[in-house]
Amino acid sequence: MLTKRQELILKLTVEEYVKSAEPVGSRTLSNLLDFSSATIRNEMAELEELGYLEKTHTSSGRVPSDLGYHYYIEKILGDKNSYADSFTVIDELFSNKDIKRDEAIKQAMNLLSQMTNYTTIALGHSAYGSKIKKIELLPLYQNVALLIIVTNLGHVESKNIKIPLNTDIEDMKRVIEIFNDILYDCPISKVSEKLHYEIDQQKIKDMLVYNKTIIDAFLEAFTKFTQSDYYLTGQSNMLYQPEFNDINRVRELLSFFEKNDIFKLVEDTKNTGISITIGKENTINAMRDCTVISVPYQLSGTEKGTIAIVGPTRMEYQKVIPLIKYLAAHMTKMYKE
Amino acid sequence: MLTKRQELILKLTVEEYVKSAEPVGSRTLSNLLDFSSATIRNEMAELEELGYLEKTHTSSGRVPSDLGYHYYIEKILGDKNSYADSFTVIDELFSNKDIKRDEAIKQAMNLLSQMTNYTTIALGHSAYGSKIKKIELLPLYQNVALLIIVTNLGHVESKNIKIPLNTDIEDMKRVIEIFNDILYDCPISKVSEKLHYEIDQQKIKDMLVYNKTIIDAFLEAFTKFTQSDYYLTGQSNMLYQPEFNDINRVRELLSFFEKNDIFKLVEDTKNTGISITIGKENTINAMRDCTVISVPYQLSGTEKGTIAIVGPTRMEYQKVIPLIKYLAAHMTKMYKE
DNA sequence: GTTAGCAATCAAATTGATAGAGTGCCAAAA
DNA sequence: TTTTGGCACTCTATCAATTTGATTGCTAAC
Repeated sequence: MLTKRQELILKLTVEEYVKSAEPVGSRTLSNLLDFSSATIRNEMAELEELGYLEKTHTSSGRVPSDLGYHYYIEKILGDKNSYADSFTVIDELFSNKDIKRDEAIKQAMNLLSQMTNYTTIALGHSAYGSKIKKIELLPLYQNVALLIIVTNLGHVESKNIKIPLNTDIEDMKRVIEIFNDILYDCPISKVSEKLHYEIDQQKIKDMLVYNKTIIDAFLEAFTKFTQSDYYLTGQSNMLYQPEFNDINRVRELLSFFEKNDIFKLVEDTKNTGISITIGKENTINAMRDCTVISVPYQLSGTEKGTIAIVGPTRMEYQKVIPLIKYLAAHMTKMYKE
Repeated sequence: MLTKRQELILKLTVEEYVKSAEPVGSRTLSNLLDFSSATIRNEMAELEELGYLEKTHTSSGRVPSDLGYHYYIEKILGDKNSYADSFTVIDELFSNKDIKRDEAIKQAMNLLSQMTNYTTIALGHSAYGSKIKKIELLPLYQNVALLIIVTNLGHVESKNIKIPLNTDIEDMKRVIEIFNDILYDCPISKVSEKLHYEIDQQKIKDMLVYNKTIIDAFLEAFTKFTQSDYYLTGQSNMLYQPEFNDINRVRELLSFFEKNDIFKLVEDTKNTGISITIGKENTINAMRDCTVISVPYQLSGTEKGTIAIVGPTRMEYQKVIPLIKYLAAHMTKMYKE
């Protein structure tokens, strides 16, 4: 257990380091506190032994360790984390109901990225929780038709289908009719199951015999709905942090962002609450000096999405945590309405 | 006019520099040619006076100037530029007709980026040249409906519409019917014009009186079709070029990519053939050490798109130029079929 | 026209000296 | 028992001086 004074010193060390990006020495803190630098040195030595602080070399000031940041966030900030001023910019954004949900999420992420100067990620099965509203087949040219699927939340997916020669377009339309009958109001997550069940019934089985193409196209268009989707913004913000003065760090990090491995950052946190992964706790090596904060939000009755923010470990936690929580809460609220 | 030997020296200077990224000295070239370094020094001095070569400082080797690159590309590579081996990977990509045009373009750009290790851009009004195929209105919940517009090439755009209280949904559907009548087969580029003309006619005017919302939503969904769209890939490739060892260059360049100013790079070249902008010819400062090669392709009967590749001025022109031309040609061909 | 040779130039790497920020620890003060 | 002043020590960062090496331009000889 840390003494009050140790907590205070840890707190100030974190906050000074966040501000200056330079290791914090005993002298600096003694200017902020009514103790001599020697006293503070003793305390810092203790904090180092306990694993909350680190030195970059034998005669440098101290820097918070990953553990130190955790202590700072959980024990020192503690309840303040959930205290959220109303962020009027965010309120305004969500009060405009005219925009589609996907669009609103993108805008929210842009905002978050601007307000914090870090990189933000939104991920979620964008249409996973919605239900089939309508399926339609529209002939385009001689042997190509467009399959359109609409969900109750206004998602639209489409896919070009090549029509085999000698196919009667009316036959295909009949298949679509049947699909509509069967799948209307069916949750995206259940489509595959339902379809396989119905295929065993006679009515649809007959159709399938001479109309396999459409089933395939249908299932393929479907994968798009279930595909996890993500939105990443503010990548270049990170470049301006002094920890990325090293070109190789930048290369590593940006190459990581460009690969589609973003999911690895957050996927295991989907069902818990806010999750804060600091420094080397990230399994991705390029992220060893970064903190990832992710918060789930309700995307539909059954499914959650996640928003996350990526910054240097030396992050303004005090500002970021309430902000991202507030945002996630509003996104959940949006679903409920 | 350059002598044969001068051309040869310029050619080798460019090619060595492209390979090594280091200024090329007379000694290096004398190993490749049967002349002493002194002779080559004399020739290089001459080439420098003519503006084709530059020194980075008084006792450095030489580096091609922007003009030097142009001479290399236009006079020395010359016809070789248009000679294109068949690139089987590209052929394969385009032989799969099952994928949508937009998707094919994205894949082609990814491929180009991988093959060259530079950054690629595709831009074009993605639906500009197509025609209206169908307009549909689908009620989603109490006071929200989804407007769907489909074009003959399979583009789909949708927009949520908030329905004013006391609006009869049947009325709205009737408006959509009229829209379908009027706009069927109308090119996207003509929609606005046609709509304004028809609004003067009595039939539609009556409708509009009590149904302004839908017109607005309609026009807004339309802007999406006409909005220029772009696809950028391989940004991080550039980082591995030695000219971007300087972190500030990287910041400048990536911030530029993240802004939506990509159009500025290529917009004035839309109607000419291949365009190669080298170094300081680029009006964007962040691009002063980059070359942008852009090639138009036929997107529809009336409209052209552009694909472009961005790399360091020290670019493998010999490889890139035939490749991008081949690709643009195939994309045009795809439209014709 | 070509080349060998040489002085001059400049960047880049190496070295050495110095200042400065910080620590650890001990003995004295509170 | 806790706090503090003081001092030796450690390590980095910086700057100037020096060296090294690549390359040029020029000139005289081939």
